[in-house]
Amino acid sequence: MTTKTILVVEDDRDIRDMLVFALQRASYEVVATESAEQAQEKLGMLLPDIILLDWMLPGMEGPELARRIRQDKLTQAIPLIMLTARGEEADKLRGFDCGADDYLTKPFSPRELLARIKALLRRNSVDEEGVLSFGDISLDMNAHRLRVANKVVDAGPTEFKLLTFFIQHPDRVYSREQLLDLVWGRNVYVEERTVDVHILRLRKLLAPYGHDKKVQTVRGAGYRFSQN
Amino acid sequence: MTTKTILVVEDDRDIRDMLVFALQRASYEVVATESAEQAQEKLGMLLPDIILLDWMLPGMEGPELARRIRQDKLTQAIPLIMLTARGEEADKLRGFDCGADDYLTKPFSPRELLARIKALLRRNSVDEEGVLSFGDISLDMNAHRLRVANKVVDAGPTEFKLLTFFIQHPDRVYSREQLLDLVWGRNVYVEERTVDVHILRLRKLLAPYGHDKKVQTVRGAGYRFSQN
DNA sequence: TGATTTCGCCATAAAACTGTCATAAAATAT
DNA sequence: ATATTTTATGACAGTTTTATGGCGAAATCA
Repeated sequence: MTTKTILVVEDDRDIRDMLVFALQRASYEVVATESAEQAQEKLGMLLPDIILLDWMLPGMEGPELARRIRQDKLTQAIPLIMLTARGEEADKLRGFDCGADDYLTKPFSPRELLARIKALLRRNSVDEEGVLSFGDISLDMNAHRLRVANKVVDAGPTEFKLLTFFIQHPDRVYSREQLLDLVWGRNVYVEERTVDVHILRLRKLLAPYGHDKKVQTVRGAGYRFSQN
Repeated sequence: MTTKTILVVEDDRDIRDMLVFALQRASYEVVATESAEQAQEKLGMLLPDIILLDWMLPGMEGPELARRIRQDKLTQAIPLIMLTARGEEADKLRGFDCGADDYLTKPFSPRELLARIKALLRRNSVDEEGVLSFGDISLDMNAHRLRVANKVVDAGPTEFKLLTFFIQHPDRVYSREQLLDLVWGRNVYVEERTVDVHILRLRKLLAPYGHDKKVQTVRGAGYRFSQN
């Protein structure tokens, strides 16, 4: 495997240096920038595997840059971790809102940062041919078709999206609220319990192949998709 | 299978070299040219299996050359990938407009390029005699006649074009909007629902042979043509 | 020009999905 | 062991999305 590149966007010099140091020691290739503009410039030249983005930046703010990154076809799929000083739920939601994949509240330990990065890097994504797979489950995003063990499985739109999301974000619990935001889309008023129903439907689709056990319930927290 | 030949038309030497290198390593036969004129010359001598064409060229621009390639009976059917510097939707549309089959935005990885090429080569295309076939369905582009299981089937112009498109682009969902753009032609104002009607008509044509099931509805997304 | 086709669109029927509930189960707490 | 909280499920009724038959208009053919 080639070494992964991480783009850091952080205006505070101390924090930036700390990040660069920690990441390089973990043998990542690091590209550090101190403003959104500088970051965009770099993005025109290379496509990092992960982007670490400070919430508050001089000039263009982090969320705004995040949005732009998500709009550009090329950078759309790059995992993005937002760094923020405050740990308010509201901000956290807005963070996910503008496309962040994860969220770290300062101060954080390098240890935690590296863990999150690792998690995002092992995240599954669609390959060049538009296929997303997880074991013998494969989602053809172009044909918009789900196959399990090479057999076509009919999935409704919601189950398709839900499974797509889960496969792209395995090994992590998502609350019903988060799932509604991330899969259904924000500003959609749907009862939280509805998630349960779609989870059930998804499990039913996967059950014939024994994969229903991959959709796991985490009591009191939400659901998680994971091997096992 | 004989080795495939790829015609590259790119004026930037670095990129051209990169392309040639990547393609040759993937064991394609490569013919590199650096201008539209040179490319036309080559096309007079050989018929490549794929053409990679830079959007911006000195002298005649890429789109113009593409148009000419499409006008020439001999080269009409050759899959063409347009290479462009920036990924603006507007350009993309114009690209398809002038006959490009696919579209790659620089910078792109050789990996991605190869994936696209593979996809295009896999695609069904019209043979030397102007016949496009898929199983026992065959479309004679010259006589403009559809045959299924060796029987002539009367298809209206639109159904003929629609089926042609589908056979050339199988296993992929196209929205009604895309179908209107790609089959009816851009700048044609037609109600989206009209697509449904022609899909129905096409299915009726194929039904006697059981092929109507190949024209599949993907709820919420559009239609797909596929074996199965 | 008259006869035929083919088209695009509309109204209606038919499907496919969805979101909620009510109730049963399961997991935790007391 | 029993009460309480949380999740799983089956049923259902509302919505949204598609399928279809029919029709006048436009295009094409004779």
